[in-house]
Amino acid sequence: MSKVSRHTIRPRSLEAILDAAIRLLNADSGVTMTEIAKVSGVGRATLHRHFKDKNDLIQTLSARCMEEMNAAVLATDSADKPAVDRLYAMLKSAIPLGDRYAFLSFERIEDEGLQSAYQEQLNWTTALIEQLRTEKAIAEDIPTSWAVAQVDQVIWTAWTAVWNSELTPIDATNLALRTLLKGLS
Amino acid sequence: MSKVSRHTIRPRSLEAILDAAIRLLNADSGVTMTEIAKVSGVGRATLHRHFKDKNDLIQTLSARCMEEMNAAVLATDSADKPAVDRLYAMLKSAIPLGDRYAFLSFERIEDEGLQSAYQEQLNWTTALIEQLRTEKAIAEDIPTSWAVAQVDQVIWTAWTAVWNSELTPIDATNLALRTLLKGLS
DNA sequence: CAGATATGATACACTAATGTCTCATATTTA
DNA sequence: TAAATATGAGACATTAGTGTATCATATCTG
Repeated sequence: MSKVSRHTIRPRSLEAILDAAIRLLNADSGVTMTEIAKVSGVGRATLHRHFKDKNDLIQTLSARCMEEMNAAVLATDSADKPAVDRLYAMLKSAIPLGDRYAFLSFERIEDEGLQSAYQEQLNWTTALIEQLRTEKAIAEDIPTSWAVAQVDQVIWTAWTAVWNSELTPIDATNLALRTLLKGLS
Repeated sequence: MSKVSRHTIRPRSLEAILDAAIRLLNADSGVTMTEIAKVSGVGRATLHRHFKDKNDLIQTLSARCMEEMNAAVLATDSADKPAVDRLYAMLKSAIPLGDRYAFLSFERIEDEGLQSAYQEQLNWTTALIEQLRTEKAIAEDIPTSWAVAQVDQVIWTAWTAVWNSELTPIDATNLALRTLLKGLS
């Protein structure tokens, strides 16, 4: 959130805005500031007081979601566990958050800080893949970039299945783990 | 394309427009009609003469892409082949078309005709999954919807890898097949 | 070549959304 | 409670994009 105003935003306003924005953006990436203000129950002026423009709002939102995701994943992670356990724990944390970060897939990330936050997530996954590799859980001739992409995609697939009420979160998570491990073995 | 004008669009104009539109839409779903006209080298008036609005353009485009995809897949398909061969042939046809239909993932399909065209594709894939199942190529306890979703997603992943120059189209296709068959077995 | 017609350029009206400002009111904070 | 301050409502100017109409020019078609 850039400094557009000398005012300090009130926590409830901020939460209301980000909450509405995340829901609306997931439904339609072209949603307007006016619509976000209306749905969040906050004055349109307040929105413009604290966010330079929609891009600024999206950046704030993206940063929050990435932090949230990182926190959720790291909370259940420990480097000394077997890689398969770490992968499972990660899936269990990440899949339920799908509805909060789905919109990120559709947004172009320009901000430098966000770029590096995303890179960090990528590095984490890459390291996990390497650990899986040393533990012989994935085949030698599978490129790491392919494995990383599969992990990202399967999270999305699992979340979508949950969202469509085709699977429970638990079933989706188990299928995701199984599909990944077998698929990459 | 809806009838907005008594004029008949010239083939080169149409191709230029659809070509530009497909590229621009893949880069940014919020692209404007003005921008599409500029890039396609066609007068803005011509665009509005033949397409009621952006939605109309997108529908025309979507229909074309789906037909193109269907044609490409069906051209190499024959029902009497083993399911694994059919899957491989499909991947080989579909993955290179990624850059032409990527934008579809971001567009909301409202049109009835398009809905049913998409449903048809889904049905085709579902039937293929069922054939894979009877041939014991995929495990009994894998839900069909999960398998179908995996097929869709792996095409996307493969295309992305090609687009990022991480893999050749052939390598991506082989990895896609292998990841699918192992992952769902 | 000659008639028919699609096109590009331009002008115009219209709309939706943005961003700024002011001021009375509500909320926080000390 | 009283001062400080964030907010909502509304007015306003500005902009970007849309959609239509006109007309001279370019391009097809017979």
